[in-house]
Amino acid sequence: MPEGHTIHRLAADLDGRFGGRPVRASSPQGRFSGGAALVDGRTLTGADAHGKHLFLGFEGPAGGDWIHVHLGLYGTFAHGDGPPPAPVGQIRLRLSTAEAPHAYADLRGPNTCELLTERQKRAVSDRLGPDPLRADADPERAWARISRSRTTVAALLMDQKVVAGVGNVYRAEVLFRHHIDPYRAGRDLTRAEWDAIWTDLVGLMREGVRLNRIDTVRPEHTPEAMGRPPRVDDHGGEVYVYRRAGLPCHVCGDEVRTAPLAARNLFWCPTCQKG
DNA sequence: GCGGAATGTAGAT
DNA sequence: TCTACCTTCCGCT
Repeated sequence: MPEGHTIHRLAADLDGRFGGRPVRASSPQGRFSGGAALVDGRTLTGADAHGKHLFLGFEGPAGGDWIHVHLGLYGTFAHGDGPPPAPVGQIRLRLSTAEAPHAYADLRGPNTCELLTERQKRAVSDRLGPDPLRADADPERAWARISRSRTTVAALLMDQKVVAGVGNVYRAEVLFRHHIDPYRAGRDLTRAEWDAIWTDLVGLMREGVRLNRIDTVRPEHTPEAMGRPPRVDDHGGEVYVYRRAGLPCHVCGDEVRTAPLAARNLFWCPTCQKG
């Protein structure tokens, strides 16, 4: 379930399990055998996340080497304590501890799993916009792009060069929370609107890391507060519009709409998100 | 068993 | 704007 919050959470979890320890690496499925062999037995120095990109650092000269992982649409990185179970399915990369206490992590279905140098890692980061989950993020860079763009704000929010880490759920939900029509051009956003969106993304995504799921519904609109039955979507959190096409809006009761935008299904409430 | 969908992106056209 | 790709799961036959 990979938007930026998943990756940052993963970086923290993997750092906790493997950071500072020698690690065994293999590719049971075989498609990353070469890369796994190169880091096998080396110490994992730390995990870093930028947007939806995960970097696992391994001890070595000149900044060491990095495994660069992008989960794509359906990649997963499952981890747990104890010795690794017998491999099931397509495991691109398996990490496990070399000694007790034992832990393991299995990567399946990633868009990207490759070995990079320090310089190459920086090149990946340099292509990304500010990440609301990073302390070094500069929202001014995003505003510079958005405020000059005729592209819709819904497409801009999905563009990782503009903002890194926002995906289809956060885009739909943050626009709903700010009553913004997703089809408005970036340059028609006001500075105040952008500042509010950014601040909200920082809060929502931090909460996403903490809870490991996306919750966006304000206290006054929760099922209890609104007297409606509790509902939790497959993605695990409570949301206003994401994947709720045809259902009544939690706030106004109008029907939530969907349409393809920027290669993904957009969801919005036509009444709450006008002009 | 098959088809489609899924929190994504790169590369071709 | 499109297509390909990575993998799993769910609903339909």
